[in-house]
Amino acid sequence: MYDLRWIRDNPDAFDAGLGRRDVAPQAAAILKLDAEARANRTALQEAQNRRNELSKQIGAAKSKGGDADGLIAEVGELKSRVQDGEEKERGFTQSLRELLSGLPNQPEDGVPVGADEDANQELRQHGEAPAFDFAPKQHFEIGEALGLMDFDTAAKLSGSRFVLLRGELARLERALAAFMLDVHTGEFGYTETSPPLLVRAHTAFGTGNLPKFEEDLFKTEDGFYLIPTAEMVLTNVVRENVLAEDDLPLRQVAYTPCFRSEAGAAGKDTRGMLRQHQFNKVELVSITHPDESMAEHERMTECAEQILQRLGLHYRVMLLSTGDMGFAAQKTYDLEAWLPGQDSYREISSCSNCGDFQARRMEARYKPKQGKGTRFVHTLNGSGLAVGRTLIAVLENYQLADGGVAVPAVLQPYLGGQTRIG
RNA sequence: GGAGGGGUGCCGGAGUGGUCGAACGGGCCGGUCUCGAAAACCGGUGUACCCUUGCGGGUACCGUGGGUUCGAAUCCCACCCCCUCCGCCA
Repeated sequence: MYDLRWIRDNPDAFDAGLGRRDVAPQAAAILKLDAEARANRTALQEAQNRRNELSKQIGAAKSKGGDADGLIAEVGELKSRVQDGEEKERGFTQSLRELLSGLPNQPEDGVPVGADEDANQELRQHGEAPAFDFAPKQHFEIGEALGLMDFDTAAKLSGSRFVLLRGELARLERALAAFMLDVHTGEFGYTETSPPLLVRAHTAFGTGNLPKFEEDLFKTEDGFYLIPTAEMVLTNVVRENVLAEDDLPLRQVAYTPCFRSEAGAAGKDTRGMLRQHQFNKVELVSITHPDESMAEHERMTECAEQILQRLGLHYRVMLLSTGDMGFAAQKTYDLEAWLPGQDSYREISSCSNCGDFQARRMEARYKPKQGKGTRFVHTLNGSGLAVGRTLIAVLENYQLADGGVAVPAVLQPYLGGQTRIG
């Protein structure tokens, strides 16, 4: 959501930012509507002002037992003008809201311009791809051979794009989540949260998933949406709040299932558990002072990287191009883990700074210690990490020649000291 | 599912047709006092928008949207949400 006044003062910058995201210029249409709305508002307020004055006079005259018929007649004429102006005002407000709420956030300076992921920039790599003296398998080959990853049974229950994990793999997933939560809460200052997974429409609007991306969400018959990520709930925690400046930054982490309809993803990543309707994720969300969000973005990304590093996984950090960024983001880093079975890097975390974009939609503000009024907070979210995909990465990177899988050292305490699976 | 209660400012909570942007209390900010702090006391403390070069003026907002009225936090209608009790239930 945008600040109209900012668009008024910077129409060219506004359109240029949208242009970098391949959105047609909007400033002229918005400002035309805005000018009409303000003209109407001014006229309406004058009429209201006159009405209020006359009403006071009527009250005064009547309390003295005098005659107010003349005044009542005059105010009667104003009435239709006021009602007409109010109706137009509602129309303008709604039109502007619809127009503005459908536009993506402005990309930060330095974000590469491009149509899709091919324009993403690799910033750095960490670690090295493991060497194998055999042909590394893909995660589903490993899991199915162990009898611990069952797509057929999941399909019997729920159809395609679901998986059922058993035994040591189910436990490995739980171990990964517990490890991630322990690091983020114990070392990085995030507060563990166990949130609702079903939310109402206004919550989905706040993060920018509605109104434009409804088809990506699952919706219940009573009008609830299933969260596609804990970002949606953790961010909306501050919806319509006015926080004290000392409350910032507010750092939360949650381990939750995520539900995605994967509309439009037909034929993409159909094998294995890379792209599912339901997956588990540890999500980080920070609510910050506007001046701190860029530094927090680096910090959050580092927190996510720490998990990969301690798991001994090789990865690279990508700066997403304008065409690959989410609707609400102004800058996004993706962490891509190396998957030897796939012989490619795959996204395992995505860390975004949304600036005040979501805060405006949610009306989430803080009260500065100095000065008057309130300011919008900044919001950031990042996976720390996608647990299902981390499981994939562990399987493919730690696979053994005999079909088993070694357990990374940091996870062994979570598995009763076990050093291998299978 | 049945019955009832309620949504007011940063928070709690009054307010049933005009002088209510809204009592009172808490919090917060400033001051007095103090070596310093606490306590006490004094003062201050809404948001958004419009017009204006400025000084300043004005409008809206008491869950949301309509309506009645010269005038609505207050009356009417619809909707949303929350809570309590009973029932059901992990």
